[in-house]
Amino acid sequence: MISRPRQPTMDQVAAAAGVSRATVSRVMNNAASVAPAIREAVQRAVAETGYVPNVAARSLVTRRSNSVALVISEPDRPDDHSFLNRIFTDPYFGRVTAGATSALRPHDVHLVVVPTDVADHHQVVRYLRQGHVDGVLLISSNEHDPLPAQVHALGIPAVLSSRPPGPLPVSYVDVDQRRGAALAAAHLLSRGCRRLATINGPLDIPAGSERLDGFRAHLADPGIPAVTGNFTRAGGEAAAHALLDAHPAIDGLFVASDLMAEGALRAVQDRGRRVPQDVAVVGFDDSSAALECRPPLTTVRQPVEEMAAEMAALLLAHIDTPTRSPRSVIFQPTLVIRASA
Amino acid sequence: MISRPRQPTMDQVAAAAGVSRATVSRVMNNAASVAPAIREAVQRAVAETGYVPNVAARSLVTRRSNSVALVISEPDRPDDHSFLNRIFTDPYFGRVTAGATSALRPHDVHLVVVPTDVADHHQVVRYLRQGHVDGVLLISSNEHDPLPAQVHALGIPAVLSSRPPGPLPVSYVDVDQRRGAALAAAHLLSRGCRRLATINGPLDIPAGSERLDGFRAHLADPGIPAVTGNFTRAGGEAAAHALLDAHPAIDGLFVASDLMAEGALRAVQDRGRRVPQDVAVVGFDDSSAALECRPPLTTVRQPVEEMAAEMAALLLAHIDTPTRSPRSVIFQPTLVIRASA
DNA sequence: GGCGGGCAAGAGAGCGCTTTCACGCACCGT
DNA sequence: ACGGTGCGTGAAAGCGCTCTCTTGCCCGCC
Repeated sequence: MISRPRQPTMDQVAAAAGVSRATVSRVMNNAASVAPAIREAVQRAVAETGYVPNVAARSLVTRRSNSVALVISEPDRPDDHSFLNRIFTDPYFGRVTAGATSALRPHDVHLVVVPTDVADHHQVVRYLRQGHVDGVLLISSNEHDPLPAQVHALGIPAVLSSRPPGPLPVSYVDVDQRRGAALAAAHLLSRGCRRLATINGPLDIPAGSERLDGFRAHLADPGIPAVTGNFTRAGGEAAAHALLDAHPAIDGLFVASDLMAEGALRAVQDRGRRVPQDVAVVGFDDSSAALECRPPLTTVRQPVEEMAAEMAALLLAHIDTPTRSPRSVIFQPTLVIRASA
Repeated sequence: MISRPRQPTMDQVAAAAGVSRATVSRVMNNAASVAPAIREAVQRAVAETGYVPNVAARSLVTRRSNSVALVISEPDRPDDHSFLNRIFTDPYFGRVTAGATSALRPHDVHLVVVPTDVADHHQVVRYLRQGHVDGVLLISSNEHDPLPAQVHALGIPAVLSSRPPGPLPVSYVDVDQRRGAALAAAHLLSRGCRRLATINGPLDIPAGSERLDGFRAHLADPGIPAVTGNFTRAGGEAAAHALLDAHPAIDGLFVASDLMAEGALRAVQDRGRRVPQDVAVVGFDDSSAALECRPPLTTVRQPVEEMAAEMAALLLAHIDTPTRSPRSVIFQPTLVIRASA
């Protein structure tokens, strides 16, 4: 391994400026009082030598890496081929990444994306313990995912993307799922729909079960027809077909994610039924998929980017103040009315 | 800043195993000869103490971070609001991330996603110089992007996602853009289309200009109607409308990206023309968007994941052997025939 | 004029690891 | 029996930085 020319070190800068290493350090970190003349001399030396602090050395002593991990934990589902593909194909994760990045950026904190499935949780744990990152943004939808508990046990600051399973004292950010579903139900009713049904997400995911509950609760009708999809387009399409087979007279449909709604829209239309005239459809998320649908999808908006930014902000606070007590921030969803309902 | 209990250090493991730090190090790195009995003792001690090497300390001495950056450089275009959104919304980048991740993972190398626009190139340069990463996967489409040259000047191993601007001696991976466009042209001709047109990408991007060139070259008709889109869905829709206004009789359309093709499909159909009966449409990429179109899109397949994996492999090779000479790997595109043409 | 106070800068001790070098021991050949 | 060879292990020197502690200095005050 032949080495390219090494970066200048603090010693060289110190020598060039005629000061000690400590002073250079102080200047670099805007710390404490440094005489203006000396500060300038150091800055000049830094500029001349092209000095850039070495992060490994710095974080060895500060025990800070100035980066956080975005761990995306996808449960292994039998119908997955590649969880990587699944993750990077779902627009949701892109929005999360964008939101978190923009909140972290002003603090000069970097994001390391760590996708994982159940099979390699131990790898993730090892990664975290190695000190690569100062904290974790944990996106985990599955209620039985052991990762949140494992991360919490590590004692490393973490913020979850939804209510943690069990009584884990961890900060999290979530949207009021039930209320979102209720908004959808109310809207369908107000349009005059009377034979409602829903395509819900997997019930082992809070976002799945809570949206279903919220929908049913608002209608005060626990017997409302419901079929479970898997939060994919294809799943939504299949679920809609199943639903229409069993209940051909449906005139209003709440689909628990836009991606599934896109598939459902297709299924409904393939059966020759018009949207929204024959069947009104409401989605959930307000993802980019909602706009790509024909007709554009009426949907429950979840401010994903904002939520991710809030997660990042919470995490930074926990990193700065490890004793800070956990808190949860619940965002209120809003209804975005487009052509589908 | 109160500290959580520190991770055990190598000294503690050494003490527990009754050996020296050096020996623990040798065991951890599978290095050199260690007597089997001692090796076992060390491993036992590691297990007992729950020892995990500290990466900062390690990389301080090895000058290796075991992670690489995926720098996604988006030129600031006037029509962008948020480049982050743009990046994370395009399925292309997700595929790249997935491909790179899967190639890096077996080597225990991590990916740091670094989105950037022209405005903060200097930030990226600083990031790289700080030694955060051992190398860079650079996704930069714009021909005039100065970043590739800057990164190269840094002397840090890098692999580009397309032919570098100018004569930069840097490894890159690309798809044979011209040939892909020719495949599309040939297919449209063979279907009997005679009044062809194309929606091309921005001409300052090689993927934009080369696809246009390839299309024209195959048809041996430099006057073929062409409108420039911006590689977004909306851009494709607008471009298709413009094209149909100017040339209502078009019966075959090559669109330089699936995302644009999706928009174009919509535009064509909104004008009451059937696809493929009235207008055949061929896209480029074979992204997930191609399957979501109605009808599903015939498209030129670019094996993005494989290409990203190859980029990662090349990069690892360059990191291991800094003297390795640059090379380029060109993938051949294939035509995926679906209903749209 | 001497002394204490306060502030600015330097000296130096690590942070946790890798790696060179030296050392000790067993074993071989002569 | 003795030096040479080679292997396995330990000692110790850093890697580049931060930060405490100490020193030096200037100023003001009695």
